[in-house]
Amino acid sequence: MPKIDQRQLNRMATLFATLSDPARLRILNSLRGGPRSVSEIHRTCRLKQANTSKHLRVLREAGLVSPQRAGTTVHYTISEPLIFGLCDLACGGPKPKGNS
Amino acid sequence: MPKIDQRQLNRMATLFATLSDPARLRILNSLRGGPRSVSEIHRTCRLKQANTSKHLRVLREAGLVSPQRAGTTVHYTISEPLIFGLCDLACGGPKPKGNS
DNA sequence: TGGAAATATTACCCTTTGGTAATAAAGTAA
DNA sequence: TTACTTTATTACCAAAGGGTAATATTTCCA
Repeated sequence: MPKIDQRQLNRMATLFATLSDPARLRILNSLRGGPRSVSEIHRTCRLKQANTSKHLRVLREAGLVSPQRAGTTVHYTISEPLIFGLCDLACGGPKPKGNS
Repeated sequence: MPKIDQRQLNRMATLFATLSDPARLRILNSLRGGPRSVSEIHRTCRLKQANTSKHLRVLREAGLVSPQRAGTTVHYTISEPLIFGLCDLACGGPKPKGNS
């Protein structure tokens, strides 16, 4: 049982909070195939443009994705491969309550 | 890139949301050493009793811990070992934004 | 310049969530 | 039963978070 300080716990909680929204998970999943522009994301993920931008900001500030401008468009890339491991693990997670 | 349906995404988001609170992470960490009673948890984690009970309920309904009565006391155990992997992975995660 | 396209931000509403005190419920023993 | 201990629930408040429309910003090109 490793000893964990409060700051580390807060960082972990923030990371999990960033991943706790279905829309953001969809965005991350769509980035698995490589960089995507904001409008590509907003179309394929069926999110409003403003909403997409807000979620991308959350992901960016958490250090999970990074933007790259090309003219007026911005391409986002996953900058923290760790996420794949987390999501793959979580895929095998528990079903919430009262399973057969 | 595995195909993921919406229900799976929601389950993942719920799991991450359950792990997105520092108090709950502290509780889970305190359970790494084995089952603990509610009052043990509430003392070692420095949480109010009612608050402890509420967090334990969230963890329980997410399927991460399970209770076991022994008289008036209730011992909680981690029922989803997967969590250890998730937390250990998250420990190596990114620092939120603007690090040295 | 002006205008168009892509992205970001703001203001607003509404829902959810965490913390707390007070109270209830469950179990045990006298 | 009554008293006591442990845990769960409730009601309340304040803060945070997501969705949206409107607006601002950035960039490029005619």
